[in-house]
Amino acid sequence: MSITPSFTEDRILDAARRVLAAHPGATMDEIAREARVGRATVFRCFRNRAELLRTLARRAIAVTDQVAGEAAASAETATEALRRVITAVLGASDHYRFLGAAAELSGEEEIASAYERQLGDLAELVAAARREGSVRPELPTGWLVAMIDAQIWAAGAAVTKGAVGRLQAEELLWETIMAGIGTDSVREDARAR
Amino acid sequence: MSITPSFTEDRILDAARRVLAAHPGATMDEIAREARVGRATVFRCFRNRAELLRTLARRAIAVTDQVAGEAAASAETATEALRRVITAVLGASDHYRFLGAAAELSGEEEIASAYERQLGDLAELVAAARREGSVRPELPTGWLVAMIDAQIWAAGAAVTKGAVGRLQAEELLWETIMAGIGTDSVREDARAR
DNA sequence: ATGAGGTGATACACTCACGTCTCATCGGGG
DNA sequence: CCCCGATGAGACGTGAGTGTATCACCTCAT
Repeated sequence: MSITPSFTEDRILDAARRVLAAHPGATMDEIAREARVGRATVFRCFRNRAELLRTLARRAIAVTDQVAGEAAASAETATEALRRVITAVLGASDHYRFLGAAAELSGEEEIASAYERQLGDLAELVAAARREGSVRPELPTGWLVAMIDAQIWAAGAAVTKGAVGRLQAEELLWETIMAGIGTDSVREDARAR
Repeated sequence: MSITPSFTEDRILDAARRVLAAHPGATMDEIAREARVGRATVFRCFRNRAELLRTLARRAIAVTDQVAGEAAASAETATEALRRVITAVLGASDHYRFLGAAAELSGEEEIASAYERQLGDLAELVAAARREGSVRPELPTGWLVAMIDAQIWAAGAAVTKGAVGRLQAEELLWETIMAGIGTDSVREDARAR
C-alpha cells in the first residue's frame, strides 16, 4: 500500500460510490462484492468504514475542485466562468452523488467545511457575474447559490436516471438557471410580486 | 390504541420527523427521548422501526397532497394554481424533509410510487400552465418538474437553516423558478445556445 | 377504595454488520 | 525454484440497536 492510490483502492472507491449512490445503506460486504474484491481486502485498504467514506468524500471534493478550477481558468468573463463551472460540476456529479444520502457524514467537520468552502467559491463567482451585470441584483447571493446547487444536483440525477442526455442537460441547465421556466409574459408578473 | 392517531402517536411522529431531519441515522431511543416518551411506548404504538418510518412517510405524502389540493382548488388559472401549489408545498416542507436522507425507504414500493404520482400531478399542472402560455414550450415537462422539485427542496432547506424568512422564500422561489437568476441581457444569450 | 389502561424503566435475547485474524492460494521477481 | 507480497475465503469476537417481556407506578372512572 503506497502513498498514491493503488489499483485496488481505486476499484473499491469507484465501486463504493456506485453502490452507495444506488443504495445508501450499503454494507462493506456489498461494496466489496461490487468491487469484485474480498471483504478483507477492503479493510486492508481502509482501516474502517468511516475512513472509506471520508476518503471517498475527500476525493469527490478534490475532483469537483479540479474540474471547476479548470473550467474557470479558461473563461474570459465571470459570467462565462460561471457557465463553464456549472457545466463542469454537472459532469462530475457521478463522483459526489453518493453524498446525497450519506447519513454517516454528518459530524465530519472536514467534509462539511469543505462543502461550505465550495459553496463560498460559487458565491464569489456569482458575485463577480453580478458585477458584470448578468445576474439580477435583487436576489441575495446565498439564495442564488442554493438554487444553482439544487439545480445542478437535480440535473445530475436526471442524467443518471436517463431522462435526458448529458449534452442536452448541460444546455437545459444553464438556460433554466439563467432564464427560468417562464415565458416573457409571465416573467414580468413573477418579478412584480 | 384507536384507529385515529392518538396523542402519543402524534407526539412520536412529530419527534421522529424532527430528529430524523437533523440526523438521519437516529435510533429508536433518540426518537423516544425527543418525544419525551419511553422507548417501550414507541414500540407499543409502532410494531417496529419500519412501520414508524412508513407511517411517517404516508403522513408526509398525505399532508402534501392535502395542502397542494387546497391550493390548486382556490386558483382561477393553471398558472396561478402552479404558483399556489409551489408555495403550499414549500410550507409543508417540514413534514417531508426527513425523507431526504431516509435510506431505509429505498425498496418501499408504496412510498416510491406515491412520490412518483405526486410528481405526475405536478407535471399535469405544468402542462396546463404551458397550455396557458406561461411556461416556455421548448423545455421538456419532465425537466421542468425536476427543476421545480429541486428548487422547492432547496428553498425549504434555506428556510430551515434560517438563511431566509418563510415569506421571503415564497416570493423568491416563484420568482426564481419562473424568471431564473439572470438579467435580461444575459437571458437572451442563455436561450440562444 | 379498587380495578383497568396506559406509561416508564429495565432486563433480556437476538440479529446484523463491523473489524480482526488466520490460512491457503496465486503470481511475479530473485 | 522458491520466496514474498497481495489476495480470497472464512471463522470469530464484539458492539450497537432492535424487539420482547416484565414490573412498578400513576391516574381516572366507577
